[in-house]
Amino acid sequence: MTRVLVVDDDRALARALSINLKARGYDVDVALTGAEALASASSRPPDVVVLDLGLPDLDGLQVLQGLRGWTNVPVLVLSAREEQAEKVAALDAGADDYVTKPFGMDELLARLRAAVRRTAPTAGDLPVVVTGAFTVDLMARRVTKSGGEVRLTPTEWHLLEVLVRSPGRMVAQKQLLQEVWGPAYETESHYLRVYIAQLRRKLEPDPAHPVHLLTEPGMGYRFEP
Amino acid sequence: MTRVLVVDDDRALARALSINLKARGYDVDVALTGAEALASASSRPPDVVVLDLGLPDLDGLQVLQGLRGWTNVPVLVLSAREEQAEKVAALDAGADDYVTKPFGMDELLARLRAAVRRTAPTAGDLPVVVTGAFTVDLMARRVTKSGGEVRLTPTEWHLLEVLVRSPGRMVAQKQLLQEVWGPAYETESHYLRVYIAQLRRKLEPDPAHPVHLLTEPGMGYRFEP
DNA sequence: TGGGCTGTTGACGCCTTCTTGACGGGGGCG
DNA sequence: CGCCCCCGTCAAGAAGGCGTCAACAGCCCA
Repeated sequence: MTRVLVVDDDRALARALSINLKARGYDVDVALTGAEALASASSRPPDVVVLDLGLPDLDGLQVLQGLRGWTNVPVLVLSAREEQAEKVAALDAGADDYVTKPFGMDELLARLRAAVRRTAPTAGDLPVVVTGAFTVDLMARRVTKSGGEVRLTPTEWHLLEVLVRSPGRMVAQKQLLQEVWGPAYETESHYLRVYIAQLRRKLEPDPAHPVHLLTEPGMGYRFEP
Repeated sequence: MTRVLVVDDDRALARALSINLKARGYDVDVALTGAEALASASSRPPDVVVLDLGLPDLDGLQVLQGLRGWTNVPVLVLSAREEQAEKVAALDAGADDYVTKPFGMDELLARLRAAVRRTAPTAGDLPVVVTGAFTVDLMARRVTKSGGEVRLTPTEWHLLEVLVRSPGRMVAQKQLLQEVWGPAYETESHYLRVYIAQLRRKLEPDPAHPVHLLTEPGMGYRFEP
């Protein structure tokens, strides 16, 4: 779930934002002061920050600088001031967007989505999975076994990818067939047997007694790291 | 140098933007229509796009979608319309920012800097890549092999550039075709075979047994430093 | 107008991969 | 004990990808 840190000393506005965000499935932290914001951000790192520039203790720009010292989390600045110089200062201090109050909630949410979306690709899952016998690099699409590179065909790779993406969990035959061969092949469990065997031959230390690509008889297969 | 693509049918505004940007050291391309914009973006990929939504031929949103089909370049949308629904639509279609006209030049430039700054970490690559057989200087657009310079055609260079920007990673055929030839050529894998062969002939020590430009059968190609 | 360079397209042989079928083993169940 | 279902293995034909060569069109420049 995406976590938003709302920093605003106006309790009513903070509350309104919080309710709206939670209703849309965001996880929301609220900070009423700059110091609180910095503490919250370091203890529970947010995915995006909504920062009101008018705070009682610290200047909003100082909060921004405090954040930018150690994180690139997107920051959406709120302010009642419309002067260009203000906006330029905030943006050049590292803000990702600048919205003047009063603002429309829909627009704010859209700008928030845009800010989150931009960082989405970097926030991907673990790119490389390691087992006792081989390693799978999902980003580079590469499999190595005891140093050497292992050549996989597209179908073999696709199947391995689906299994590796759910480590330790059983994946049903139907699901594997759907994801690799398409919905029309739901019942072709023979394909699975052939390709699981090929993967074991290429990856398992002893293909006859697999330890990483396990069969769950009658149900599916499981990848064990 | 940062390249900006300005898309606006208002010649006066386009000109004003262009002058301001050039004065600040940007490299500026101007497109007066949506079709022109898409063509320019694919032949000379910009680092950021300033897109006016009111265009004579295509809807601005269509241009945005056309870009988003194959690139994540930041897009800053200009519009005379203030309605929230407009803004939400543009932002959710992939725009990175939305500025309503009339706007202050300083603010626009600050938002542009913010947009470029965000992508800096991802675009920040090594300017020159060295392999056992040849070196690629991405900034200077030069390739040298055992001291001598190698002449590459624009398409050859573009293809090599995409591969070299992801060293060690497999790049899918679809992605290569989209980035080099455009979104409409997703399936023309024959182009890849022809041009990869030409690159190998010009760069590999033994073109019949490539060691740097490798085929991942059925999936894509990989550059190995 | 002509020549060279570049991009596009077609034909063909080679090779890998996919698909499909046949066969044997093991375990649960009647 | 025998039957049947499910799994694993092997093999062979079909399909399609890959690399290569070559021809053609468009373009720029002389």
